[in-house]
Amino acid sequence: MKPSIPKGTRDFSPVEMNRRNYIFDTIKKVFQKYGYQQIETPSMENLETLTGKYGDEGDKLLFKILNSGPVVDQINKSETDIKLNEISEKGLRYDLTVPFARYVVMHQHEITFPFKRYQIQPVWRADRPQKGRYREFYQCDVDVIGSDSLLNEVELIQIIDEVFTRLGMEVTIKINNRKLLAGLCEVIGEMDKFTDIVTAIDKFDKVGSNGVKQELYDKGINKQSIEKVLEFIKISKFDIIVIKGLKELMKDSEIGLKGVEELETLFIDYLVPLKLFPKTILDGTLARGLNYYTGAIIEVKANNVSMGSICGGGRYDDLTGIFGLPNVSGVGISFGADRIYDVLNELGKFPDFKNDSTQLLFVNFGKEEETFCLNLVSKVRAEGINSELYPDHTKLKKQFAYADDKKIPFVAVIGEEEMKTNTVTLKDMASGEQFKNLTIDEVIKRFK
RNA sequence: GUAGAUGUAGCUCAGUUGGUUAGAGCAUUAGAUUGUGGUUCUAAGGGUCGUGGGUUCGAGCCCCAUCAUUUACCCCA
Repeated sequence: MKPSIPKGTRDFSPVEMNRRNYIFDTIKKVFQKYGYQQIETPSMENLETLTGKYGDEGDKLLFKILNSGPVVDQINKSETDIKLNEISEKGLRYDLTVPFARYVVMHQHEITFPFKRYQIQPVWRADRPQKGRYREFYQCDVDVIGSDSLLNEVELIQIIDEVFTRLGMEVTIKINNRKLLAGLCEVIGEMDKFTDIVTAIDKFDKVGSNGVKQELYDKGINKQSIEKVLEFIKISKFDIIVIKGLKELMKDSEIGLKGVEELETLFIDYLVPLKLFPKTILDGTLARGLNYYTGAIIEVKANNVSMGSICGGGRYDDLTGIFGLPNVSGVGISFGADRIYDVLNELGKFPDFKNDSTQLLFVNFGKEEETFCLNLVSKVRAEGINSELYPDHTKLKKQFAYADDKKIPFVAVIGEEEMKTNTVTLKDMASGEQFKNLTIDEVIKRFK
């Protein structure tokens, strides 16, 4: 048979793993610097934990896991209606936030709040793969749960800024607030069409104001309301001075005013003094699909590349409430490691990784030399030098080619002559230089 | 779920209005060099042209179906 892997999944070869680890390590270091602690949760969750948290589209994209047992065995023969929960009661996690909320509720008695955690694990979505979209991909989540303070939002933005600075990427950070969007819907008296309106507004960057107009019209929004929505879009993009205008627009909506107030505090009190303002912009058209966001929403896009968002998140006031722990607010963001990889790759921004695998290869001449070398390899390894002995006694040409291919910088040649004198001939692969009559200790010294 | 594009060697791709035995580069293996890689030279292996059907004297090329991959929409990291 021809081997293959499922659609939207990938193998990662050594070169790719070097690069991926560079991204993970960078992100991890920053997370730890701000005091976040790592957790992991299982790949699969109970289906009831996952369903209903991501909107209708999200539910469709859940990977479900078939039960094992007699019911499933019978499916082939049976023609009766089978209920989903009889054949599947587990699913692969769709993101890391919902499992985290579940974790917090289950472990509430051992957690000290506010709890700052990070989590780097794969998630799965039964989506159609395309550019920057995979069915299995890694998210790097940081969340603070159990604190309402806007300082948490600020900290997340600082983390975003630091991560992408370290990775050498130019990005645009956009902020909005769900309360503002809720306020808008309240003001125009279309609260029940919240999702429709918000998804229409979200498309502004793509389709422009005429496109938004059309979509709102198609959804049955009246003309007057549409004008108000467009006015909102106009004043809520790009500039901080519009706060006044937003207040005026939201004056009849308590939740809307709360949203404006939060954004005002965030920008005026924190982001501007921290010089994070022009980097971070207010964008009233930012919506984000996930259902559970209630306050700030954040999205990061890479500049100069066509790629969806590479980082996103927001505040969720009642995600733990679903699992029985109300009144615990959390805020968090998620870095999309695979998309960051694609962007860095496209821009050629990966640094050269110096080879930290094998430093020294012992050539294998034959039975006697093998045994002789085995001791030397152990000795070298005991000194913390990564080294290996070529496993077969093939032609030297092949062994040197192996070293070359694997970018091993030094080769130790120990044949009859060297065994007699108990010395090593060391070849520097980069220069081609050879050093004869070295003792093994002298060889070790060269690596220190 | 909707729409388009593409399937030829391990990889990237040529292949003329349909015409004999389907090519190149890279990669692989072997040799030039029996204790020496990266450069160079020589040679070799590797293909039911995605699959099935049709048109034709003749199909990698045209038609239909099907599968796979991929891009866009929707939604998202």
